[in-house]
Amino acid sequence: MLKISKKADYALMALQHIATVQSGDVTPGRVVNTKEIAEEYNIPLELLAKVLQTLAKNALIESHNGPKGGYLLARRAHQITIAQILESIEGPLGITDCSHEKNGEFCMQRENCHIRTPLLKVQDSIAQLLNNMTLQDMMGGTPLITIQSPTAQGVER
Amino acid sequence: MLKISKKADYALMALQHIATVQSGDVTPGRVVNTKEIAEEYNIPLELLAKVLQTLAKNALIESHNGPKGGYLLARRAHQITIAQILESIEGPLGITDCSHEKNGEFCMQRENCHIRTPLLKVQDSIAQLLNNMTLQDMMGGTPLITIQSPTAQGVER
DNA sequence: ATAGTCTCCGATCAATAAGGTCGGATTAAG
DNA sequence: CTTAATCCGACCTTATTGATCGGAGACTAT
Repeated sequence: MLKISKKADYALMALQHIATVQSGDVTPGRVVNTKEIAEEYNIPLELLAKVLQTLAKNALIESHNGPKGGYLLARRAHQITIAQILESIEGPLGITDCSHEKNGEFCMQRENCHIRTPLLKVQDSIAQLLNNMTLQDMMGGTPLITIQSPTAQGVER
Repeated sequence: MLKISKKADYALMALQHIATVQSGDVTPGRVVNTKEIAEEYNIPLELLAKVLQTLAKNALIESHNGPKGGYLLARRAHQITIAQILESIEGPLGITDCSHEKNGEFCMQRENCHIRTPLLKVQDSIAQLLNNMTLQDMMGGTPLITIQSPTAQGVER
């Protein structure tokens, strides 16, 4: 439950990759093309292309056409939040159907619904969480402050 | 994005209703049948029945057969967490596909995936959130500490 | 200037999950 | 024993997601 889509997953991977190449590499500022990312992470090329296009449309990355073209970050990594990335791909955050109802348009249960308010609080907490984490926090040598119990480590093979 | 399913939504409404009837009513301890809930909240009867059956199977509520039968809470409201309810209906919490991979079964991107660890942290934070909120917190006269800006109120018609 | 990449965009298809339905078996109160 | 309720499992329909295809346009290296 509460799963994020594959597209959003791909978006995170791609942005993380672009950010890493752009900042720490031997060739800083170099553009990254779709194919490179697709091959690196085994993502279907065409699908990834669509994802990157969407991200470009939402001004998270900039595209450069032609040979030796590709994408690069529109802002610095610490200025791009996870929430912005996810919302670019999946639309606005909403725990329930009634999260962003337009005026006068209510769900069938609205009359007697007692769970709306507490659920909106949950949603808001999640939104805060995603807004406080940036692309920078996902980059290579910067592991996050772990919340998980220390004993739960060492799962990597 | 990150939407919870309608079934889970229905489960929350139903449990909130049962909890309210059971504690604060003129007839405390009375059982509540499916039809009563379905009509109160305009939920398709058959679908709600399935949801309640699932909840019963997961020992969140107890079922009583026969005429004058119905459901009642298996534990007290403050001992039932939102996480338990949601997981009963939608299965274990998992932000990504690779959240609960069985041994040796990895996703295509696993090799070079740099976003898994930070995403698991996000997931853990959400899990904490949902585990710290109980059914009691959703009940009638107990509005939650509001996080939303006070000016965003008065949306009710 | 031109050729060759590369991005861009729309339409389309398949697979999966969600939402919702149906019929009959089982149980217990009256 | 009859009735009304839960219970159980199979089924269908629709929406969403994941993935694919074909071509048009843009840009740069040569």
